Amino acid sequence: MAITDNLRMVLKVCQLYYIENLSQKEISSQLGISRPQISRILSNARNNNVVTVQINNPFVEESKLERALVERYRLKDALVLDTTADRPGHSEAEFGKMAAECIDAYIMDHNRVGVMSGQTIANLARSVQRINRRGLEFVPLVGGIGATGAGWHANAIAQRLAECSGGNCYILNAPIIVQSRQSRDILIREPEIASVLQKGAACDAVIVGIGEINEDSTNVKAGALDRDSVKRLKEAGAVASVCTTYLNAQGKIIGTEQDERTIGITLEQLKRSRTIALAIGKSKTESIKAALSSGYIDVFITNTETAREIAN
Amino acid sequence: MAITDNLRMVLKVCQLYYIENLSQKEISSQLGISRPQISRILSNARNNNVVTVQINNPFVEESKLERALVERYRLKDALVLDTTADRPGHSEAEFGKMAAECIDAYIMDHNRVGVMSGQTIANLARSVQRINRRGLEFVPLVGGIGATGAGWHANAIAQRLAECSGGNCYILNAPIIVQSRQSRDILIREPEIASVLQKGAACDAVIVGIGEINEDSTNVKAGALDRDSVKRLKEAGAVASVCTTYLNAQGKIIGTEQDERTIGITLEQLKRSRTIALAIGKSKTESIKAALSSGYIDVFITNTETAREIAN
DNA sequence: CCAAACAATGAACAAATGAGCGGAGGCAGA
DNA sequence: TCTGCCTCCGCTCATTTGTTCATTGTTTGG
Repeated sequence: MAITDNLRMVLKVCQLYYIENLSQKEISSQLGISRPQISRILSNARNNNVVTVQINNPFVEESKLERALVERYRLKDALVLDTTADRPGHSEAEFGKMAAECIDAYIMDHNRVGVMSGQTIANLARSVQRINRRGLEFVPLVGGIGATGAGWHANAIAQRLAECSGGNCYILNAPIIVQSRQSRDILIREPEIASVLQKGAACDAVIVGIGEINEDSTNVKAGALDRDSVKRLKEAGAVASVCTTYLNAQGKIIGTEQDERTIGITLEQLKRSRTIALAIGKSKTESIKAALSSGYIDVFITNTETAREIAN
Repeated sequence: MAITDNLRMVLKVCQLYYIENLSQKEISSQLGISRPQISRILSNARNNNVVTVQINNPFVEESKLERALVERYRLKDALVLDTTADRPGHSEAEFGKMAAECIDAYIMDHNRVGVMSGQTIANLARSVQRINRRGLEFVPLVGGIGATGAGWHANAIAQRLAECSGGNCYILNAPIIVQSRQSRDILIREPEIASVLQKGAACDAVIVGIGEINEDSTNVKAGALDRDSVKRLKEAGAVASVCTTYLNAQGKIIGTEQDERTIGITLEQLKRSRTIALAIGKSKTESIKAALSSGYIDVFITNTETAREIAN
């Protein structure tokens, strides 16, 4: 019988190591067992669950959901926030607030960060107090949507975030969709626009929302998308939009007629960047599933309610 | 606020480190935090009891008693065996058996091991199957006691242990107590005796019992000590004997008239050796307390019952 | 009874971890 | 607004820990 299996000895070593915080060398000389043996004993103890590490986690459910999401959709990381606890009904605002407090964990110093437009991200931007990173550079990934909705324009978000981090930002002076391919081609050759688009395609991290394809969606309400277009997209199988790209239920990219009239970064262009997506809402369930399945999302931030819907 | 204090982050790092067994480097690159920060986060988590290590210990009581004994009597180590579980009533034999299985944990390869006589140690020796150490050398620490009691003579024990370990042993061909100082002086000059005594005084480890000073003790029964001597020892305040030395209730060594007629190693001579004492029994409670208080005992092996008596 | 496979162990090495140092910002008070 | 202090972070080095390999002992099958 190897010494490694002597339970009394194993327990004694564990006690000394984990509770009394002696080093393996100290235990070794105290008990007169060679140092590698101590290492083996401890290793065995862990494997046989003689010692178990308990993580005192007040966010049990969130953590479970996060793990489930990472597993299910092969994400790099997920963050699930409990928005129901404090104020039921205000989940969008609350989510923005909580996300704002966590977002800097996903951004490094001197990163170039692309930002998408959208209410979810605007909520975040609105609540951000301070981003503890240096030398950040924010780049809008798409042009403006219609004449209204300025509050959730990518430019505005980039500006706000730059302000809160002490970094700087770029402005994309262009609409997201124009009338013709020709218009787009002209615009994207404008140096001022081209340079921003180029930077947008070369970000370290990007923050995007996930859009639903629905007559009631904010895109439609803001006039960026008309009901006919929605109908056509639906017929083509689109269930989600990320940046300027539409996805079907399997998460595959769907080419559309609009693509040629769109000014902004495509999902495929985000491959090199750490793509952080935020989305909540029961109506977005299918859209989120599709977007996460696409493989383009690295980090997904949502709330418990939504996470429960999509985790299974 | 330092990242180190962001609970969500701390929890995520703990999860990855302790549960999913990623290295700090891996976590660092996955979460985009520098490696030393991960180290700090984990360190904080331990300090703040965000993670706790649980030792799944089926010997809860024994371990507690061991710690209590080590603490109370400043021992290097203690081993408490539960002899009551299997066969009530046979605790001496059972204790010998269990101690026999553990004794090699306290002996190193190539050690010279001194052994005392006594029933407790003889019980151990009787039950030993195999000592997994190489190159051991056993030395009896005292001479023989009377003409009977050969079974628990130190020589016999040394022989038995040598046999079970594949090592060798010495024999001390002398009685433990002789009639006069002159006899002793002659005997201990005998080269054959002197050399063994010399080896006994230079052991790596010694295994000793703890004797009680009592008319009913085995020493008296065996005729090694007459009732008058016991009476005189008691009057002198002796409550325990270890090797050839008597101790008072405070654990202080008491010089006696017998000392000059005794052939064997004294307690003081054991200072350089790792002294392992074994003792059980309600009648020995006070003797054990005194012996442990003496400061000469490094490791004490006993049973739960006795440990409970002396731990407080 | 011997040989060969197997198991256990310690030495040496490689990887992982923790600690101290110095620089870069942020904040408070002048 | 400026200055000085103070905190936080990454770099580097020392320590600790895990692993591989060779040696030794042990057991099983011929």
